[in-house]
Amino acid sequence: MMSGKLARPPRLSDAVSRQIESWIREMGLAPGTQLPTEKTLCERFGVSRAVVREAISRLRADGCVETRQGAGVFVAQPSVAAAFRLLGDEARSKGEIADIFELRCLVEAGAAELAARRRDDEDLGRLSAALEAMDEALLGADGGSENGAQADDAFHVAVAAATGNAQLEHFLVFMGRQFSASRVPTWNAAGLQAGRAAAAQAEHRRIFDAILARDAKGAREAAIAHLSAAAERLGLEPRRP
Amino acid sequence: MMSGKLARPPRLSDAVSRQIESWIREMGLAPGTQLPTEKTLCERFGVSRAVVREAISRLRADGCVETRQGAGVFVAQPSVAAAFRLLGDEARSKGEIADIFELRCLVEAGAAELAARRRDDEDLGRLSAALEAMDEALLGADGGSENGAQADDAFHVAVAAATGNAQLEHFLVFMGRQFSASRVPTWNAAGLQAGRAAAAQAEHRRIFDAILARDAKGAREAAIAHLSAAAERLGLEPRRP
DNA sequence: GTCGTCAGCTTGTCAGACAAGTTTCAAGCG
DNA sequence: CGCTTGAAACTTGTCTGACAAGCTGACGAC
Repeated sequence: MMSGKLARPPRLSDAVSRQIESWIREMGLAPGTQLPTEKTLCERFGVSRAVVREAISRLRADGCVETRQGAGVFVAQPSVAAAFRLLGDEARSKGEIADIFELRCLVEAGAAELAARRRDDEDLGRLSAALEAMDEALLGADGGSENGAQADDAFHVAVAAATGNAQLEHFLVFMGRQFSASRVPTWNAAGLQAGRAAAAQAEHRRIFDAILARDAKGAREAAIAHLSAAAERLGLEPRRP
Repeated sequence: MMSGKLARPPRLSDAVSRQIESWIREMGLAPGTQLPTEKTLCERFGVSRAVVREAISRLRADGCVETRQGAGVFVAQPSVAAAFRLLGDEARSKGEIADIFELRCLVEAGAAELAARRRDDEDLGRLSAALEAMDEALLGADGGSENGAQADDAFHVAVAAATGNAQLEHFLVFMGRQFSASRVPTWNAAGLQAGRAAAAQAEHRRIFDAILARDAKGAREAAIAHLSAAAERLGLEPRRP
């Protein structure tokens, strides 16, 4: 069968795309940031434009960047469509988004369960830090919209990290980002006043308590409850899992 | 802000890559099949080689095809690395594969649970058909390696389909394909003789019975048991979820 | 029959050019 | 002054032609 990998010739475009991707990742470039022009990249890497274009093409396929003719290359803001582009090709309907949310819910419930089993003190520190940040946003009344949403994000990431499974963490961070915009109406002024933020925080604390107590089943149920409520806040039909 | 999508100029390379992808998908081209040469594709689509190359570059990024300099473009056989390339960049270690497997296990357990809740008669038909096919492969003694592995795949797909969640199904089909090679040693002659196939089949039947009885919890547990056993057959450390 | 060689084909890369779209900025107008 | 308008510069999208690097298969020497 001879399936051993026998040193194929390296492709320049692969090296270039990896380099650019690590730029974006390591420098933490925000979505919308413009990257250097193709011409600049050609000079910087010492390759032809064809190679740079092929590298960018790959990044575009990955959903890392998007190009606008006449404007330039920009860091893409992850979208649900981009996330699942490789699993289908067309635009997303509302029902499909609900399906994607259910998938995410399923993974997050499992993650909470694993986190309860495997968390260590460092994980607890990150979790409680995120909780405190959300508490501050709750008390801070009006201005804390962004902080609250960010802390919300950080909490979910901390849960994923506590599983000790880097791939699971990657996947959840990735999926979570798709829904980051959906967290804003919970943490803006209107959400704070309407009690949506407080409700979300109560759900978070239930998850935290269960993870703290190493209560795997409780963590799962709390996560499901939280995400079901979140789905309702999003206006998605709550398909009970 | 004007975030409405305002009819961006279509890209030729996108159209070409979609067309080629649908060829592969609809015609069911087997991994290793050679695609037409770039020159041929240029003539067939009436575009320049740059466009065709960009389209192929995208397909390569998706893991649909692979190119070999001097030889041609070939339909790729899915690999674990390709599956998660979008979540990281380097080659996969054994530990990372274990993490990916755990993630898959988690989703599959949830899928079994949902399938038990939502399955209809048509779903049951597909499930039992796959089960019967595996039974045949078990009895057929030696020659049925491929058939058994295929039926195994079909069973998992049928479980995913029974959830009624197309996205979940897509995701599981996608993940399942990555591990398709891992099913062969269970269903080849050695696996049949060693009883690995029979063991897997027993695990499958447990899942089926639970789904038939609409026993969500039982289905979850059966799925976890099956995938834990599968992980062990793969030689991965069994991190009990 | 076996082995080496070589011509032909395919992909990888390069270079230059034009088309199409965007951004910028200054001139012109109310 | 504020606003529109239009040209110019810039950027990506596409085309063309060419050569390098690597593979394949056939042909001839042995």
